Amino acid sequence: VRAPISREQIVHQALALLDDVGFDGLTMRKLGERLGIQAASLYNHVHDKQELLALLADAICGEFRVPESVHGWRAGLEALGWEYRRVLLAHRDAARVLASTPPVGPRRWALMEQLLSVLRMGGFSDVDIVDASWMCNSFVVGFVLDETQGAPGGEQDEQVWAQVGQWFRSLPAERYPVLVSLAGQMVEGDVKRRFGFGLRVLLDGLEARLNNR
Amino acid sequence: VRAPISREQIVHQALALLDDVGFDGLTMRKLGERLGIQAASLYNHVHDKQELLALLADAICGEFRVPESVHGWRAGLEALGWEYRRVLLAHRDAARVLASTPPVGPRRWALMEQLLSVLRMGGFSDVDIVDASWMCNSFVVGFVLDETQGAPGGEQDEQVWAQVGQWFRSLPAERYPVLVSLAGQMVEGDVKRRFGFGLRVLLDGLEARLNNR
DNA sequence: ACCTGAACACCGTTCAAGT
DNA sequence: ACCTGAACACCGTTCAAGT
Repeated sequence: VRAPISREQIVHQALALLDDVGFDGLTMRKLGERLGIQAASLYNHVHDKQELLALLADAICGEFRVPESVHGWRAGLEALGWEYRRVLLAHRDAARVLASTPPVGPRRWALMEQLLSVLRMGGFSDVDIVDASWMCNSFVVGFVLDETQGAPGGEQDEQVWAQVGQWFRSLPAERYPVLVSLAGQMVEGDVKRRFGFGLRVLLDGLEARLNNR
Repeated sequence: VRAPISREQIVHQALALLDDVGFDGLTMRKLGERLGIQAASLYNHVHDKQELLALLADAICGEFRVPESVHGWRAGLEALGWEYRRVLLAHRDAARVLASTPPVGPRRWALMEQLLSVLRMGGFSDVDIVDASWMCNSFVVGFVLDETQGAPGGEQDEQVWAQVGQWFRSLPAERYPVLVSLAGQMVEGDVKRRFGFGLRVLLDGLEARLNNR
């Protein structure tokens, strides 16, 4: 008779399993094995696989370290964006976990609170704060999702993207003139620069909104 | 001996099946049944489920109707953003299909070409065109993904989101002051306004980039 | 209260066999 | 060339039974 398993152990091992095998490999049966338990026993601690994923998402958000001593909303939001991305890259397929779960859990709420309070610091209206926070979230999660799924250097087989590059270059130039001419740039994979570009555009756009009121 | 099934029939029925049962319900076996065929027979026409999903993504992109007679890059990009969203909402879980497949297929390339050429019209540098197109894509797909997964009015059980709203309101105000104060706004679900907000911020940000060069 | 064993209703994919 | 039948190696989840 072993000591009963705790919820924290489950989440901890689930995170380790995620890092090992990725989102599609994360299985109740494998998780049970990892804990020295039958898969069925997991249902004594967790209602669903969905609930497990939500707990996982919360745990991932727990690694968020709030950047301190910020000067103004813009620097604060910028730091927050980079830190958000760092967290989503810290665990394999973390963006997929976040994207597939509703926003529940104390540590995830803390992240939302951070984002909302930085925006309030900027003096946005309540509606704008909500809309802007939604946009920031969609942008970061969506970007990292793309980055880790369908982009060069991502999880997808290196080969896959290499072939996409081949395709781009060999496409009929009369049908896809711009795409063909930019094929090289499209395939090149400096994701960090790309994220920086997007973040800057986002910040500039929010600033414009602030000035045009 | 029936007439052999064509690739187009497969994709067409797969799209219908997707609309009926959603991404998680889309199954090789159910698709076979729908075509009056064994699931195993599908592998005579398609290498993988992955390939099927890529074909599906291309078919979805085929419904994209290029907005014509645009005045300038800004109006063009705005129209394109709305049309992109319309296409992603036209079929159940379309955003998930796009997010889970690499960018292959003639109709999907045509969409990319559209986006790139509108940006070129604005006079952006080659690197900026690529970065901006990536951002636009991440934004629209990411937003619709959120919209259809974890947002009020989405696919997720109405109940789930209602409970999230309850949670937001009943959270300890000393730990999540801004979140609690904005709970009402967060739950309210005018996604169209939200998308419009994001699109405008995006456009303003790109315009700022154009002016600061 | 927590775990096991066994079962149910599914998956994607392969492969020999048919026509 | 295209389809079937049967199989393999998996899934999430339920439930009676044990302790």
